[in-house]
Amino acid sequence: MEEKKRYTITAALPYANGPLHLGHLAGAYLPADIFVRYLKAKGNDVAFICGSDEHGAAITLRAKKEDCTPQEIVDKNHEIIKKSFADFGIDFDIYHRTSSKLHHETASQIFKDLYDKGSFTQETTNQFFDQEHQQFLADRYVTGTCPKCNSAGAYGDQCEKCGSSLNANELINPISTLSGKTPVLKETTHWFLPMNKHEKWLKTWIETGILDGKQQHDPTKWRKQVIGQCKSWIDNGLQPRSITRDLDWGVKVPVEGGEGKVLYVWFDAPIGYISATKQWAADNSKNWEDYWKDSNTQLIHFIGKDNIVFHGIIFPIILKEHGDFILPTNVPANEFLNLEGDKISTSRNWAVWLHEYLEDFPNKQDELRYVLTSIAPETKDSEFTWKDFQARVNNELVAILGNFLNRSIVLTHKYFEGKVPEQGVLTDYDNQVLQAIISTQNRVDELIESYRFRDAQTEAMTLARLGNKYLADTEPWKLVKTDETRVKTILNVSLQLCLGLSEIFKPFLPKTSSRIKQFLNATNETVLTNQHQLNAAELLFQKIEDEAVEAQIEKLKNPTVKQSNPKAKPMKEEITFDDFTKMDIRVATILAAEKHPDADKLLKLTVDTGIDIRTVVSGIAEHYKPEDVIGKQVSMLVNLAPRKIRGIESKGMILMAENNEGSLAFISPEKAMDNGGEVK
RNA sequence: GGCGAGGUAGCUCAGUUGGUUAGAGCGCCGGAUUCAUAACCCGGAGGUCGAGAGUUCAAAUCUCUCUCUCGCUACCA
Repeated sequence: MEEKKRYTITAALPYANGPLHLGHLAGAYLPADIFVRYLKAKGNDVAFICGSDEHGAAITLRAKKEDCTPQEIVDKNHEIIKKSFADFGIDFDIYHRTSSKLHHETASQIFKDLYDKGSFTQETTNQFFDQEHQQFLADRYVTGTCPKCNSAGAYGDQCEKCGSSLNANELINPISTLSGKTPVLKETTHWFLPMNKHEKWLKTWIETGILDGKQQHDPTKWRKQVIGQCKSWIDNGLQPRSITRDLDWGVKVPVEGGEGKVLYVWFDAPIGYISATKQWAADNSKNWEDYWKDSNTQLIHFIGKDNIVFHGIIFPIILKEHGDFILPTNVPANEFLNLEGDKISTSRNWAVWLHEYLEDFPNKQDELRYVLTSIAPETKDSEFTWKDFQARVNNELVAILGNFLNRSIVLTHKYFEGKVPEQGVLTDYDNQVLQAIISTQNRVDELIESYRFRDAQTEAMTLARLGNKYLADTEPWKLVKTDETRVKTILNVSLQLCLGLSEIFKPFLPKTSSRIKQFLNATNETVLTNQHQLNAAELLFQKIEDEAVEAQIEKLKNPTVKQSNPKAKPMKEEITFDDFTKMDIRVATILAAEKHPDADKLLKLTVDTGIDIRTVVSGIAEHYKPEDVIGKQVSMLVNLAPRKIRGIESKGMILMAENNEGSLAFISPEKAMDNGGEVK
């Protein structure tokens, strides 16, 4: 890559309803940062773009729960997230936010442009509105009496008794399942993106990289899972997707009839990349359009695998349909990072939070960067354990890289007062070592350009290994007694290698790289000259002690609040006794059981509730065989509205306890009870 | 059930278009060494590449079947 190019690099916008954890860093931000640092070092013109994604229903719900405004929620989290990035050296050119005025204007304008072009379809319907919750209800949140067969418990979209499909507004005595009250009918209009119209060019573009007859990118450079998942969606047929919502938190819909509606988050969030670029360009006297509308610019989205279809299908449709905009050259999506044998979970607090890591391991951000890159989930899910973290820091950063630096510099101080000794006559071995600096740099460059950051970093560490081997083979501490000239050459070569290492590790370990330069008293030199005075070296890395990792494991398993099961979900919102008494839970006996003919997870049960004998469909087939449950006494919610499940009407619900791993157990009375006995 | 991605040494993972005795790091065993944070360096053991069948002179690599794991999806009220 001799030619300088322009790049727009984005990293997935973090959702501002909580802080960042290890998985975020390993999945998107660290690889993006390494890539950007590499590109910038090569002199390319790069805009590294990110920001907080601050809209969506989840944030309004959290605000309700914490009794504050959505703005307060996102303000708080935006700052925490922004600080974590800064602390870990994720060096965005701008970290913007979607609640900004500029973003609202940008997203609004793009929506309007598309609207004016007729890119959307529009549908106005009467929908039920829950006045207590002040929100529109999806059809399945409304129940009532079927107008055709008069049976109770029909759903907004279908009566499962008589099988006729309905509109929610045909129901007699409609009830909101949210509040239990009667909703009112209100007219609402929504806009849809007819993705189905774009299937053809998308398929060609994904499979061949050809767009409008031109080779736009090389699909062999895309990761398998990205192409696989996009193709899977396209081949299954794309559906029109609603892109507006009846909500009051977000970007207002800027067209007639849009009052009280906002753009759906996944429409507005990726546009955040564009608005952030605009802000950055304005702040730095650049033209943002160079970064989004010039076909020579490479647009690259770093994301986690949960985001593949948005960046591989939906956002490209928006960009292409709008015109002008370029499409991504690549979407290097990572898989997921697991933690100590279990998937990372925010709600169960099974996570290592970045801001807490730095409290426990101050100034050790490069250590974490190193470990996360060496286990980066590039091709499959991978696993972070504290024991492995300790081993990699101690055996690689401390023992290989730190040790080599320290040996070279300490020996130079010891024998030559810290001045770079003359290179003298080079042996074949010396030349091989010097040559290895260049060849390693080249290999690392190639690997980074192929988005293989893990392998690239391994190559870099291999060069440090060579340094240790070189010293072990040449033994300057012995030779110093007999052949000082030779020792000079050896240490000169070692120090050149140190300088080379600081350069090669720069994208991966920016802080360490500059510390090495400081030890070497070097700034922009590519070679250390004779008699160049070095600074005193400190240890680059400290060992991680057993106690420190044990404390982390302990913290994970027994978090601040003493609870016997750290993986237990948090308590739900408080309810009243009246709420509880609405539920009619009874002892019942399973009389018969068979597998549901059309579903994997379902059993069709016949139960004696004491009141009647009825059919219940229950999702326990993966945990119990039919013959094992017959005769069991269980607890059952008997007054739950009936519902047809996979074609069989189910009346009531068997109560089950769930284990951490998701296995189920019945809630049975500890001695035989009469069927129909109340549970209270 | 449908779709996608995986199943390679004790552990974490590489193996690009099928081609000599299947690799790395850690761990383990042995050796060497002392400049260095008991660090480094050298050597060794360890794998019927998830199972079975097929294509081929040749398969971890291609095809089919089965099986297990992860993700999306339908159904889990």
